[in-house]
Amino acid sequence: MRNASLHTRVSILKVALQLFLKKGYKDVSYQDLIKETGLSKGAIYHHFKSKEDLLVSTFEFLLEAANQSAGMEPEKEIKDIKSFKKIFIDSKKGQFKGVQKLLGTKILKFNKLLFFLEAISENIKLRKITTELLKQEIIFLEKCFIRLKKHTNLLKGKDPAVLAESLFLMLQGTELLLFFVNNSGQEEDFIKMYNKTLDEFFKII
Amino acid sequence: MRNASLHTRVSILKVALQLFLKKGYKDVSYQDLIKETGLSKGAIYHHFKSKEDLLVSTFEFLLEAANQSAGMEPEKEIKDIKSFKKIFIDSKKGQFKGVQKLLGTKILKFNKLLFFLEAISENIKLRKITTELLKQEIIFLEKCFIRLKKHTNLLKGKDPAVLAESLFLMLQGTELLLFFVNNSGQEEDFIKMYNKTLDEFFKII
Amino acid sequence: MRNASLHTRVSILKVALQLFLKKGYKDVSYQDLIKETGLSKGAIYHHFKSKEDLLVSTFEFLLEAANQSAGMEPEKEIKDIKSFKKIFIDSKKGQFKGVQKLLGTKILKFNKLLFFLEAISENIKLRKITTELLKQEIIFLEKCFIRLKKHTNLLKGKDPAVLAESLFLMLQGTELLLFFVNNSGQEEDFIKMYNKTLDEFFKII
Amino acid sequence: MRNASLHTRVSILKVALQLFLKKGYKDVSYQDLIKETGLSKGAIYHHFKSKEDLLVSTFEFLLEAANQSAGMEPEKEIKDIKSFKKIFIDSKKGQFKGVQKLLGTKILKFNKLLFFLEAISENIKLRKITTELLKQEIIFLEKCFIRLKKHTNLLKGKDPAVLAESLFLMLQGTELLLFFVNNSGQEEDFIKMYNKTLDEFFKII
DNA sequence: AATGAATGAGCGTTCATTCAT
DNA sequence: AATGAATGAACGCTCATTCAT
Repeated sequence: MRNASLHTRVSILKVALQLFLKKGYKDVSYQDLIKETGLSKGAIYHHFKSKEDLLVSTFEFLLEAANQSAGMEPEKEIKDIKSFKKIFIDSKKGQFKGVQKLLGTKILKFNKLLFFLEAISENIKLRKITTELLKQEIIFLEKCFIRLKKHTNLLKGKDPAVLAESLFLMLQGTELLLFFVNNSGQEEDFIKMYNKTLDEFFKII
Repeated sequence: MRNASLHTRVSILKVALQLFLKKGYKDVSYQDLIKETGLSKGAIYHHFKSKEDLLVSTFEFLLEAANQSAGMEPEKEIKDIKSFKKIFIDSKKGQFKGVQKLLGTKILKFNKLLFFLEAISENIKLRKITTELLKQEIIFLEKCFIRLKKHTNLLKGKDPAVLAESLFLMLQGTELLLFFVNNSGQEEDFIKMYNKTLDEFFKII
Repeated sequence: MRNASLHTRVSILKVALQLFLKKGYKDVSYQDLIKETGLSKGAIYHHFKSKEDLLVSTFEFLLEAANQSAGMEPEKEIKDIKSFKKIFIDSKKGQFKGVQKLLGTKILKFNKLLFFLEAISENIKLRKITTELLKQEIIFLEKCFIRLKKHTNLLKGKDPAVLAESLFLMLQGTELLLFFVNNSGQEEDFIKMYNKTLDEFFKII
Repeated sequence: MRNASLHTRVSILKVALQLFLKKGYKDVSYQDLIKETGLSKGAIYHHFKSKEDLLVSTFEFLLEAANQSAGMEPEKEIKDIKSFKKIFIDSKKGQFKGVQKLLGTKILKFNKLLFFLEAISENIKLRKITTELLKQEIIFLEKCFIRLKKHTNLLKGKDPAVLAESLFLMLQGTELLLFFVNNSGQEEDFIKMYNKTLDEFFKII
């Protein structure tokens, strides 16, 4: 039956995503996948012709959830820094929630996100998608700055595009440190760090 | 002979550093080490009691080269942004040169630096060292900003500590993107990106 | 097919039993198992998750054959020493035959039985089973003495339990010497020694 | 210097004996020997040309201590079972003390005595010595029985040689069970078991 | 007499993948 | 659609031994 097959496929994807984010692509074995899915090796190979195929599919599956907000317009007007922060944090929370929803009740840590990304970075197709996504994030930030600029002269003489890229880089740096220095994969830690970074950003500009 | 032993040890460390940076810790096997060193498995184990021990030693070996500038004062006065940039880029170039010197003639790519770091992040001792090093980098930047502030009113009303941390985060983000998006490990690419990031930073503040 | 799988499993067990008895657990390598079974390393690991698991399974497999007589009653009346000896030797022969049957055509030596036992002695579960088995052997002997006592006044005033334990110890000592002094693993040598020990036992009581 | 060399040799032998008895020959590595002796690999190879050579030498070294009582006459008259037991237990204690003295202050467990013996059993020379030693033990027991027979009619009609061999076998069996079932290597446990076995023996004859 | 550098075979185990059913 | 038996290469690591010093 079509539905049964799809259901199996999705359940494999959920488990794979869960595991890739927790342990990193390389450290997830078919043994792990079998244990978590309750399926057989053959069943997984039936749905995904290799581990790499599973990776690609999992990534695309992840994007379905996290991505939706990426191309979006900031929903509301941005009158001041406070609302700027709120918009940004909410969009991030939305991404987290999207992924959590995708995975159902399973609690998710993002400990090894980078090592999920590492695997991605060696796959041309996935790299292009990722690059595009990052650009979308910058564009989103740029739009936010454009809106903010209308209501404040804080940003006077500053290029929203440059502001956006700078903030984006700071946020990337923040995430990197969170992984390597704090070794955390908790959503709340991410949010806290985003807040701190935004505060610093608005202090220096 | 003592010297011969040390020589072997160092040659293993050089090869290990080279390989860890190129392929990442996990993906370097003893097979690789044997091929590159020309030594036997037993010989490597004679010098380093485990792969983890080799990692720690390699990291410490790397620090001997890259680190020296870390605790340093910026050497000259910093009168303007141009000299700020020069000081920073020179310090980075110095770090690169230190590592290249350490490795002798071997060409070095930093393709998998992050996955060297990943292994590091799972070793408490190494994480502490790394964290300390990153702090030193921020302090170095802060000192630069303090000096720059004396000669320009560009930074008026801005906290050098916050400026330092913000720039640091941007630089980290830059490096992250370089690895994942550009997939580059070339020194020249790093320098180019550092320059670009510094330019953007001074545009927005 | 289920049967094929079971067949493979059993053929591994037979080879393992053969090798453990011949060389001792520690000295049997996967190399040996591969050579004798004609299977791949992976196949063996597919059926037994570790060498220790293989040991435990092999032991249980051995018991299926050798054990059956252990809990048994002596079948016939024991009127005199001659029939006592016959009963005992027959039960021992039965154990040997059981194992030989289990292993099919393969010739079996028990050269390193003790070093099979050694491995067993370090596994709590197996030790408990072994201890229980040894108790059963003593109980079997005790029952024989009780029957014998009815027909002869040779044992007058002697506790069948103590007689049983004493004979049991002598037989254990006999086996030990057979292994270490004679270095034999032949069934016929065992039988010969059992006979001799029984003779001596009935001389001294 | 002669003495210094001998001293080193003996200190290696002590450590080797200690380790062989504790872990069994096969499980003692040069790494262990180096750690315990504080000497280098080369030094040990200088004194003993192989691990087998070390085994042989260690065995001979052991005999110097434990053996002395072996060929001896029972010192006193044996008037009754009580004095028989005392003579035997004392001779065993003497053997233990001899070994303990040999090893100096080091506490000694005999956990793997059998696996020391196993290694021995594969060496023809050592097997001959061991066989001879065991015979000596039987002869010692026989002498004891001969003396006892003079003072009691308990043994009337019984051959001291057969009595000796039977008791010897029971004692061997006792030791075997101590190792495999009780997994003990404590002197006190040996003594306790010897006592129990002797009691049983005199009950049945 | 003693050091420790180096060898290379071997160990138990895990891995992604294939395939007959 | 799904199972799990089987493969064989690779993994990190330990071993007894040799040898130049």
